[in-house]
Amino acid sequence: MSKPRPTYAVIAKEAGVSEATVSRVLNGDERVDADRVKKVLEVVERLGYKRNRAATALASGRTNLIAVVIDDDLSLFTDPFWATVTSGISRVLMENELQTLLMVTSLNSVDGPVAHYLQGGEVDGAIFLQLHKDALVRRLAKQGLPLVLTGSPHAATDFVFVDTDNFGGGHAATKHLINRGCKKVAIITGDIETVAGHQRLDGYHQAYRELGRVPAKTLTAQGDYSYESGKAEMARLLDSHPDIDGVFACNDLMALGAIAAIEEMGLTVPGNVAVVGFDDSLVAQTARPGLTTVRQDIVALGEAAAELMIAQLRNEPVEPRILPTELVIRESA
Amino acid sequence: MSKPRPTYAVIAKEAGVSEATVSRVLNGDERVDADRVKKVLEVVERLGYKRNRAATALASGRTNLIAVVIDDDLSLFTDPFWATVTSGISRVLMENELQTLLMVTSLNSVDGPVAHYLQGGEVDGAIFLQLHKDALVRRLAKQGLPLVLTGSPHAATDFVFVDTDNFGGGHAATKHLINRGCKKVAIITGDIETVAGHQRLDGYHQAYRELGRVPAKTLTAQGDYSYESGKAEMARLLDSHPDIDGVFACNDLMALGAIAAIEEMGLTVPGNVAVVGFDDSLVAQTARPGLTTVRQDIVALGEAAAELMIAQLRNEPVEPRILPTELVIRESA
DNA sequence: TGAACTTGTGAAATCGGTTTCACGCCTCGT
DNA sequence: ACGAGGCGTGAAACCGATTTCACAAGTTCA
Repeated sequence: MSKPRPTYAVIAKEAGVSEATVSRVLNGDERVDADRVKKVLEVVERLGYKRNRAATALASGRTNLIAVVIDDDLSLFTDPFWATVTSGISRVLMENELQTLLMVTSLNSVDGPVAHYLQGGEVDGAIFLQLHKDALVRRLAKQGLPLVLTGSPHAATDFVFVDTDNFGGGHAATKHLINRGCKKVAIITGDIETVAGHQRLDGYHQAYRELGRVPAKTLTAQGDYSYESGKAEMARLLDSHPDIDGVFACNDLMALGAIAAIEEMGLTVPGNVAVVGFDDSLVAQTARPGLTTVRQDIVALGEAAAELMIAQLRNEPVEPRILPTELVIRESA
Repeated sequence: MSKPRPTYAVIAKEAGVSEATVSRVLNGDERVDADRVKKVLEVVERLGYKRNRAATALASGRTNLIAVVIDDDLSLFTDPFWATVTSGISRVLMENELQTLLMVTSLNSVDGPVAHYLQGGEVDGAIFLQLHKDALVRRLAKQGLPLVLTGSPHAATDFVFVDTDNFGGGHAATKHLINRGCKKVAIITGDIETVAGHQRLDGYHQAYRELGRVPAKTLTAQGDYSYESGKAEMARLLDSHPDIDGVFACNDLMALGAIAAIEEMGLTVPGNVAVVGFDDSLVAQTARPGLTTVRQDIVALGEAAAELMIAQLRNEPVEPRILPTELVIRESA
């Protein structure tokens, strides 16, 4: 039923030129006679010709495929955050004639199938939605595979990455609490092993420092980004410091947990304790009271990642990109 | 730095056989001498050989790529639901040596770039995360491209699809409300243009019917799956029927909106009005009061979709798959 | 025992592009 | 006016697999 797709042979014959010329035209080679270019394009248009990806990849060595890799160990992809990032990536890549190869997988080994796959030249580049497994990333970088990481790398490296301004966000959140009159502001951190987690904590410290104060160590509780941990840590904080009047939870989920704990103790938000979250995720928008939180532009994060990838493919100079955050003020603080 | 990957030529020479034989071994052709098989495999192992995907695709016509297509018009991919489905798909495909090509795009035209792409034989199959654009799907099906749809198709067609048991879920939700003593159960539907939306409504009707009753038409409010619509519709319902004591909202977001409306009127949940949602999404789990809701196994949905795709590629017979739901009882009903 | 099949194998064609190379033609400098 | 250099072009090699086809060797059956 479906007629076979035309090939260069057909185009060439139809346009009265050689296949080499067709290739040149389609690849934007400058030095082809204008008339021939026109003729070829006309035929291409008329026949609805589309390049065969496999053949192109085989001959040129470029696949037009960009891998988007996410570590499945923590079932991270289920987190709307990464899905949103991915949608941003995908859109930009597609606009640039690149395809998004999604790899949701456990990266537990430098020699796993994914590692092999990426090393095998099956993709033109890879965007990592996380920075686990430094070893793998480093190895791929050494092999010259264009890489973009989302999230700041641990050490100072020359990896290309995009990230939200976690420090600035943490700072803004804390500053806001202080400005609205909070005297004793606690923080519930996420995983401070991650750079993002640590940067938010640093922002919190910085805000205090600007006041010429240093927050008590005991005002820092460590959660794990889950609702439950937010609730538990908040309860513990209030136990030891009943006079806490503000808390910065390093993500929205923990903020909601904190609010639950506060209210269960018979206190009100923001009356007794003001709460600020981070992310401005869906839950923040639907929670009651409305959650004041630090918004990061997640789609933009993905778009930036894709743009950095494209720049690398074009051999343009690239620099890491830090995206600004925005404080969204609702009822909780 | 990186040594070039070995090719058949190398393997063949090293193993003392022809390239054809190498191909046969690697493709599991039965009729090759056992010793030669062993020898080839040994060399392959030793050299860490990996097939070149582009070359394979070009020669065989199979790309090992499965497109996962999602309509971006409604920025659906941002909805954690689809991301979760996708992760299920990706994992299963990967286990079967297939790659996931993610296409987040607007499907507004049967002749758009995506359409061309899919028609061009660049992928071995496509999984649609939605059922917009029947025309495109139908066209692709006619061309013989293996297809799997998530969500039931509008009309009775012979498309292969996977879906949650929306009818059963709606029925269970309503039944639960009735069983706990609710006399007047309302429903806030989502988009009833979609099959899923309609099926949930049908389940609601069925539960009533089993009681020998028919719900008043005015007990059916139509929302659009948003928090706001849930809130607005609930307010309207209570306005006209102050004696409503139960409501089935067709997704969690609307359920939360409904709860907000109920509480704003000075009523309590579930004291005055019991509320059941649908999805068991993250917001349901973190909401207060805990939301009773119909859980669908979203990852399983994706896995089923991938399995159906794989079955088709193997020319095995396939039938649509309807996944069961489970009522998760929390505080709201 | 000989004709008629199997079976395992390698040489070579093929998939659909890209890229090198050599050639003819034209322009330019002297 | 003549050689050098540049430019546009097509023939052909090439990318790395798969697959067809022909052939030799081994089986089966009459």
